[in-house]
Amino acid sequence: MKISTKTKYGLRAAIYLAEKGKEQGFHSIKQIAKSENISPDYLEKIISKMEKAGMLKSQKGAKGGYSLARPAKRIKLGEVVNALEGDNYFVQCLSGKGKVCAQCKKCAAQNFWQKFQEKLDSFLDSVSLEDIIKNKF
Amino acid sequence: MKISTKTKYGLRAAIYLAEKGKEQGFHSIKQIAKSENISPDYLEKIISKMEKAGMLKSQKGAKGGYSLARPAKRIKLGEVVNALEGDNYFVQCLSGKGKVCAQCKKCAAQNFWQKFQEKLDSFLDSVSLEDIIKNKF
DNA sequence: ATAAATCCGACAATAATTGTCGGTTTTATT
DNA sequence: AATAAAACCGACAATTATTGTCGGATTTAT
Repeated sequence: MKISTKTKYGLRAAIYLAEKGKEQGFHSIKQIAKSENISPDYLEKIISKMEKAGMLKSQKGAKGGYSLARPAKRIKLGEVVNALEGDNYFVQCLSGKGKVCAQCKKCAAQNFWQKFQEKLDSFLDSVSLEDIIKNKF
Repeated sequence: MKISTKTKYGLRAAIYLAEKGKEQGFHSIKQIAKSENISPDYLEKIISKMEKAGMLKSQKGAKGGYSLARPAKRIKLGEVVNALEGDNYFVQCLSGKGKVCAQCKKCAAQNFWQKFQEKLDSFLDSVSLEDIIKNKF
């Protein structure tokens, strides 16, 4: 139960883009990776996921790169985490994809983990990228 | 960022013991493992951790086993999770043991992850084993 | 004495994460 | 038109963490 480095990297990249926000234009993987001291090849995969999830937009070719798809205020942390950790990232037993635990019916724990997940989600959805770069949340 | 099966197993074992609470006496790994359909050898390691953390007590020898060290009402979920996932399980960058990220000083994300951790902790500490078996929390 | 249990550490198997690489496509610039 | 810089993509390798197994030592009720 840890924050994966993937998610940490992803958030740092998003913060980078949010901070550069005013300077219109795109920022390349290379730039971000250098600034954040992350392997460019790995970062590319991470950023690609975020782009597919719709929170970043990209520009191919020379002078291309990435930028936020929306103002930082309208990108919630929940979106970042969901994009990188996957939906229902926490309570696997509930996700349709995984195997449902054989004990599920009589599992008193299940209800609890679900509530736990809801708490997390509601917190993550209450914080925006803007909140983070302005350090108020 | 998942609940490890270790923690799930640990919670289920704790719930088992909480439910058996009235029937005084000790419950063996074998019993718990069979009831919860967990490998006894693995469960032993998990339960041993919880015992060392002080939430379970043990009785060696024949007719021995484990029981809650306190009434279920006074065992909070935070205790279970901390015992099994380790302190500061979530925000690694803060734990003294791990390597501190080279970017830590200028890392706007850090403050956020810390707040996140605090949210989790306060929720986990607000729920007791009793709440869980009575399904009210 | 015996059997049932905790206790303990080493190790093996598996799975997940993290990271690398080579190539393809797109596009601004020269 | 050529070039260089960048996103895009999938396969794979390396590393780490989790999960699970085992054999023995110790304790204790019967």
